[in-house]
Amino acid sequence: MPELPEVETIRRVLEHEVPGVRIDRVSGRSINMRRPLAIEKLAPLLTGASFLTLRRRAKYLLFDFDRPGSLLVHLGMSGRIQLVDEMAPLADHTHMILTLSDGRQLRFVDPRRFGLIDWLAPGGEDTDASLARLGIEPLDPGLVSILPPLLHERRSPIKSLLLDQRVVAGIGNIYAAEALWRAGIHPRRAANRTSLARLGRLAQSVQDVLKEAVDRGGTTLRDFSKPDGEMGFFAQQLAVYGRQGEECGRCGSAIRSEVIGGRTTAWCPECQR
DNA sequence: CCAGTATCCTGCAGGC
DNA sequence: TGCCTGCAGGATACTG
Repeated sequence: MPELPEVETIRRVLEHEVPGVRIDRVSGRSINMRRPLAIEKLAPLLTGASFLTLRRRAKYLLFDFDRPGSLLVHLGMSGRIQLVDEMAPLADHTHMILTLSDGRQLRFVDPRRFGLIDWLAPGGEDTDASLARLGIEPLDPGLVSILPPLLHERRSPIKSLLLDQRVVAGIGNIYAAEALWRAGIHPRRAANRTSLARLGRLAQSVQDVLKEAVDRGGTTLRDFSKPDGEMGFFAQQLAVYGRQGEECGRCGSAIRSEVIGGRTTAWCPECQR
């Protein structure tokens, strides 16, 4: 269940593990995901390729090789990547397996199939339908100056805009709630009825909470030796997400929760206005 | 263009 | 035990 920090953690682990490793075999079964997964199309593109670098854009991973083009991966709600010995037992809903030259396999598992595995031709970062319309990267150093004026001309609940990938690309339901708590802004507040100063504090909170989570993922990364090779999950310190009914850590009020823009949203009625 | 809802899919927790 | 409902960390097509 990956948000940006989890995806970034996976990127860092894989960037440490796979460069120079060659793909000997591609297996799996073509299946409907967010886009149709076409193993027979991917196999000739990937077989024999060696990993070079790993990039992240929003919650997308891009694998680069010693040949033109990139592998584009999105984990959706339930996607996982495993880097395991080729003899390791196969998880349910393993859709694609890359057998590597070092005896391991890179496996893509996604029960709900909201994720995406596709090939990007050279230059595809700019033309791919999903990537091309992504908004600003939330960890971009310019976020605090760029985001407030963008939000300020919109009427939607501020929470919905944080989740809109065309505005800012990579914030998910957890960190949207956490950033709003830190900034003291009610998730249902209309963005255009929020001062630019407060929107600036919100942008700063977005960066703070994401950076802290990435750092925590980096900490987990040190003892990355779990036998099943699962990646991207680490204990999280959350103030409001999933804590409805519990006491706010700042003021002691009961955390509330309602559906906003189709997503369950938790907030402190005292601290957030 | 904008805002809000419906939808893809499986797994799991909780109520009865 | 099983059956049912609702909900899940995402993204986007569609409607008004």
